[in-house]
Amino acid sequence: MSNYDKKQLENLAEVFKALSNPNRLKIFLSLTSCCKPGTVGLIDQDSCAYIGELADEVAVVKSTVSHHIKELKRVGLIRTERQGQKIACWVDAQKVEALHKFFEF
Amino acid sequence: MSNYDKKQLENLAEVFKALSNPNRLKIFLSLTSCCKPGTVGLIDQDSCAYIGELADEVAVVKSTVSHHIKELKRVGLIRTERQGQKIACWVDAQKVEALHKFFEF
DNA sequence: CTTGATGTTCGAAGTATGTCGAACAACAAA
DNA sequence: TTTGTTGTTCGACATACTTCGAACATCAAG
Repeated sequence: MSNYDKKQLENLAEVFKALSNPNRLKIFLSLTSCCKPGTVGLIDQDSCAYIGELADEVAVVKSTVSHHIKELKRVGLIRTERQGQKIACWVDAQKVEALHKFFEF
Repeated sequence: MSNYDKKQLENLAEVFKALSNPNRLKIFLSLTSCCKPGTVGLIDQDSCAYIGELADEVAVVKSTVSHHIKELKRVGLIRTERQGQKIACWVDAQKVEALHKFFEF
């Protein structure tokens, strides 16, 4: 759980920052709850959500959700793909697994 | 990894915020690297560090380290105890374990 | 091509954060 | 009690963040 170079450390800090905003954390949790193990990466109705859905769930305007999604994506916590008019979002299981390992004491 | 009430969610967000600053993360990692499993809670030379040591290691002034330590303590990531002139700091293994579980996917 | 639905970008406003140095407090040793 | 070490508190400043609404972009369906 230690021995990180400066770049790794800053990247890690950015991931935690992405999760440090309550609304962004809520978005992340919404996505984890709908992304079942085994379905990650395979986009279907059970493994992703859309911006509009998330905006309703988190109760902020869509422009704010869009901004948060962009940030979660930037740090690698989620992935997105356009599906017609909508943008599908799902969590990156590998990133979550990396965080899981990080907190192995 | 889902189903959290508002309070739990905000608490969690605060923990991530505490780890979202590179210097605070560095402090946290310094403490994890010197806190061996099994020694946590038992204060001895191998399981804690002091503010001054951390200030040298992280390369910020002691007042800033003091501030960061206060924040890490507030969210429950570390614990402290005065030992004479110095303040011993060590990570809270239970909190780390909780985070480990959080990222179980 | 027009319309409606969905998402993005931009600018603005208020708020929070990170850091420093100076002054203060707690403690040990002499 | 005085001195030196260690840590805390305070005030200040610059920077970053969060959020919104308006305007714009993308796409599907007529």
